[in-house]
Amino acid sequence: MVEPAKSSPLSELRIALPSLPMRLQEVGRFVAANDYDATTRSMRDLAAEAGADPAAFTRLAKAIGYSGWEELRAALTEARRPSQTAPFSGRAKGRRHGPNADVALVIDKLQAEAAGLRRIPAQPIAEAARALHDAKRIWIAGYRSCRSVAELLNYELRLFRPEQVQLVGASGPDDLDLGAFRPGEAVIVVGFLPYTHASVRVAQAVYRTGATLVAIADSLSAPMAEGADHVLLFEAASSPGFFPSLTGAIAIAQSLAAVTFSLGGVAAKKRLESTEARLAAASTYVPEKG
Amino acid sequence: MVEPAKSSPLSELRIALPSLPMRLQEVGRFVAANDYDATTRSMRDLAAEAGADPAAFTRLAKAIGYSGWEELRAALTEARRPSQTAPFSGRAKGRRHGPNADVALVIDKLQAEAAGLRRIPAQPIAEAARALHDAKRIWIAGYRSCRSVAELLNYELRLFRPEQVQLVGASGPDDLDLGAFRPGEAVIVVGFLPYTHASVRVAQAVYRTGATLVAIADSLSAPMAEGADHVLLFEAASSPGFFPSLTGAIAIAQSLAAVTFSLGGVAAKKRLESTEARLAAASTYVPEKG
DNA sequence: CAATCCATGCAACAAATGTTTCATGGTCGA
DNA sequence: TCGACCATGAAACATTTGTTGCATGGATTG
Repeated sequence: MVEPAKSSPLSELRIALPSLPMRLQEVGRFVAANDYDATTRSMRDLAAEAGADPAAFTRLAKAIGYSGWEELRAALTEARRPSQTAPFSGRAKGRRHGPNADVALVIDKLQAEAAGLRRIPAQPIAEAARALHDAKRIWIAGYRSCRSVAELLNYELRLFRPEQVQLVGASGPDDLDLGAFRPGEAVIVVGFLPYTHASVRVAQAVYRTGATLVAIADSLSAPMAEGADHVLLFEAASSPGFFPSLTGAIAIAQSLAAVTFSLGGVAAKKRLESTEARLAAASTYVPEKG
Repeated sequence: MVEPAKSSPLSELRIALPSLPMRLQEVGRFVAANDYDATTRSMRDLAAEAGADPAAFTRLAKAIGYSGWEELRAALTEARRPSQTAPFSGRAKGRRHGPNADVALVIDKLQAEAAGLRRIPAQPIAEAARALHDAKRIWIAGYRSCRSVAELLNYELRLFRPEQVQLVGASGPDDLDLGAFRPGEAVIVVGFLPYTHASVRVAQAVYRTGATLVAIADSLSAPMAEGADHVLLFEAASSPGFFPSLTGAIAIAQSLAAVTFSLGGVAAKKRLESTEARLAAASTYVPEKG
C-alpha cells in the first residue's frame, strides 16, 4: 500500500473514517469531536464516555496507520500543541526552507496576532459603543480589504437594529450618502495604511455635517482618525506576512457590536430574537442535529 | 490559615513558588513554563526532561494544596480546555453593572479571542495553502456573517492571482458556479453554527465535481467539513458575547493567504507589485506623508 | 561539636494503563 | 444451508503510572 503524504492526524482520521467498520467509525467520530479529551484522558475513560470498548481505540489507531492508540494520541497532542511553543518553530527558524518553513510562518503569524489583540485598548471601545447606542442612525464605511470589516459590522448591528444601520454606498454612489449624514447620527470608518481616498472623503463629510465619527484605524495620525470623536486603534503591521493584519480590526468590530448590543438591553434582545426567528422561518439554516 | 480565593492552578503555583524548597521551585518553574507538556506527558517523562526526581512532582503538588500530582494535572487540564469562557470572566460576571461593566466585557472578549488564536492548529493551514498553490483555480464561498471572511480571502488572493480566484456567486446566481467546479480546482467554504443551506450546497457540489474542498469551520462535524480535503478549525464560541467570534476565521484566512503567497515565490511577488502599481496609478490611495 | 531537622534521590509498591488474545455473533458468498 | 470471514466485547497480559517509605547528606541550632 502506498503511504499517503503525512498530514494532521485528525485529517488522516477523517479521510479514513468512511471505510471503517461501524463501531470504529463511532469511536473515530468521538475522538474527532473530543480531541482535547483524547489527548488528556485515558483510553478507558474515553471508552466509558463514548459507550464503547477500550480495545476499539487501539483498533482505530491501527486501522489508520499508527502502531497503537499511544502513538495516535502522541500525534494528536503534538498537533494540538499551542503555537507559542510549537515543536518545530525553534528548529525551523534556523532554516527558512523545507516543509516546515510554512508551518513556522503560520505559527509566527498567529502568535503575533494573538499578542496584538491583547494590546488593544478596551476603554475606547466601550465609549464608542455608548456613542453608537445613542445614535439615531449608524453609517459604516470601509474600502478594499477593510470592506470585510465594515460588512461584518453592518451585518451584526443590523441583527438588532435593522432600520438604523446602513453601509455607506450600499444603495447607490457613495456621494449620495455623504450628504445624508446628520447630527445625532454616527459614522464608523475603517481604514489603515495605505488609506483610500474614499475613506478620507467619508471622514471629511462626517466632519462637515456634524455627525459623530468613530474611526477604526491603525494609527492616531490616520487621515480618518484626525478629528474623530472616537478612535479605536489596532496593530495592522504587527504580524509577519505581506498583508496588513485585520484580526485586530475584526476583534474591535465584534466587541463594539457586543457592547452596543448589551447596552440595548431587552429591546435589542427582542429584536435579535425576532430576526433569528425570521431567518429560521425562511429555513436559511440547516437544523441542528441532536 | 485562610484559604485564598480559588483561581487558576498556575497562579496558585506562582504565588506559592518563592516559599518552596529550592528543588521544588525548579520543578515548579518547569511546570509553569511547560504546562502543556505537564498536562499531556507522564510525570517520569517530565522529570527526565527537567532533570529532577519524579517524586518531586508529587511533592510539589502536595506543597501547594493538592492531594497529588494527578489532581494538579487534572486542574491544569481543565484550565487549558478550549472553548471555555475566559479565566476571569467569572469575576466579571459577578458585577455585571456599573460603569466598568462594558469595559470588562471588552477585556474578557479580547482576552478570550487571543487565547483562541493560540489554539489554532498551524499544520493544516500550511497544507491547505499548498493545495491552493497547486490549484488551477480557486473558488471561495461564505454566507451571512462568514461572507466577510470570504471576501477578505478573495481580496487578498486576487492581489497576486487575479485571474484564478473567484467568489462563488459573484457573477450571477450561485447555482451557475456550482456546476463550474472542476477537478484540479480548489473551493474554500467558510461557515459555522448555524450552518446555512447555501454553504452546504456548495460543499456538496464540490464533492460531486471532484474538486478540492477546503473548509474553514468551527467544528469537524460541520456539514461542509465532512468529506473535506482540508479542515481548518477555529473557535467561534470561545469568547463571551452574543455573536460567534470571527477573529479566528479571519486569522486563518490571512495566514492561508500569506503562506499561499510565499509558496508563489517570485511570480506571486511580481504579480503583487504590478497590482499595487496599478492601484497607485489610479490614485486609489492617499500618498504617504513624511 | 553534637543533635536535629529537612530536603532530596532511590527503590519498591499498588493501581491503572495500553495491548493482546480468545470466544462469540453476525454477515456475506458459494 | 453451510463455511469462511470479520467485527465486536470480555478478560488476561505485561508495562507503565503515580505514590510512598527509607536512607543519605547537608544545613541549622543548642
